[in-house]
Amino acid sequence: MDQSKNILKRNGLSITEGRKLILEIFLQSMGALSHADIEKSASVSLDRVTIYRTLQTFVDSGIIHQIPTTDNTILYALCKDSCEAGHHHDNHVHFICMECEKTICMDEVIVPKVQLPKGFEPVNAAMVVKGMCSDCHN
Amino acid sequence: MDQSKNILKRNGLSITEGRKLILEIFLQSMGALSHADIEKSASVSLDRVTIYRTLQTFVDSGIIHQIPTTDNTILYALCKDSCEAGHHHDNHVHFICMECEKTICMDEVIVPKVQLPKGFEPVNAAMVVKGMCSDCHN
DNA sequence: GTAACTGCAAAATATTTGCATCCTT
DNA sequence: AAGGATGCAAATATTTTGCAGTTAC
Repeated sequence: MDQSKNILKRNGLSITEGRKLILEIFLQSMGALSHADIEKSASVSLDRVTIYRTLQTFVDSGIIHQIPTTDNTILYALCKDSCEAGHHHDNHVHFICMECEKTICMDEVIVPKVQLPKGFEPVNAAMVVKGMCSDCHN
Repeated sequence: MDQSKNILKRNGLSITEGRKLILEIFLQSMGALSHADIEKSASVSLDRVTIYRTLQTFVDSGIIHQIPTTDNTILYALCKDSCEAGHHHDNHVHFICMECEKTICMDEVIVPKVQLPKGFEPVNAAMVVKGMCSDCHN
């Protein structure tokens, strides 16, 4: 029943309180979070440094992926099961609501392929759409 | 002949040495630049704070646009002529080369529209493709 | 028991703000 | 002359690093 524990185990990481806590936050939030968001959400006090290191570990392991932003922060979101260490499949669209500022992973909307100029070899693509989310748009 | 001066004038900004210099750097580089890149490229010494403020001014005026990244920096690139203050048309794809680390604006590759779930209203979309650029890919 | 993880302190970076001075119009 | 832009100093905020103590396996 301990989902966070399973994820850690599956990815070969040792199971610690901090990691479980951060994973829980992701599992519950269902959206993208910044370092600051996690620091705020943590019920128990979590050292800022531990958060930095844990996020990096999770990215390296393929548990979470980074979402590009234009505001000097990095957002992180849970990968789908298909992600593996060093080989992310985060090829879905991210949506940032301009009203409530939430970032949502649209797992079901995949990033379309584009035709690049000759000589350019794509490896992966990220797409971020800004607008009004379904909660704010009425 | 003074292209940077024209751009400033067209956007209703006063013409100062710092602004002209930063614009020249963009015009010559033909790619996306970070705050740090500009600080390095500047022949004359430019105050770090002036660079921050100038970049912000240029974004607000629609002279440059921001490119989302996953590394705690913001990249800036010149907008095409069609950009206006407060209403960017930076709807083209950006390409980051994983080899040489350069970011290239693909003005001719426009971001495709995607079908969003019900209730989501898109305003603009950004797309960043990572891979090998034509120079590094041989 | 050993290797890995954490927390604290401190260093290094990056960004923002206030204010006096200088430049553009 | 007036408003805006710049540079400097300083205040904040963010990220990284080193190390000693603790925890997971």
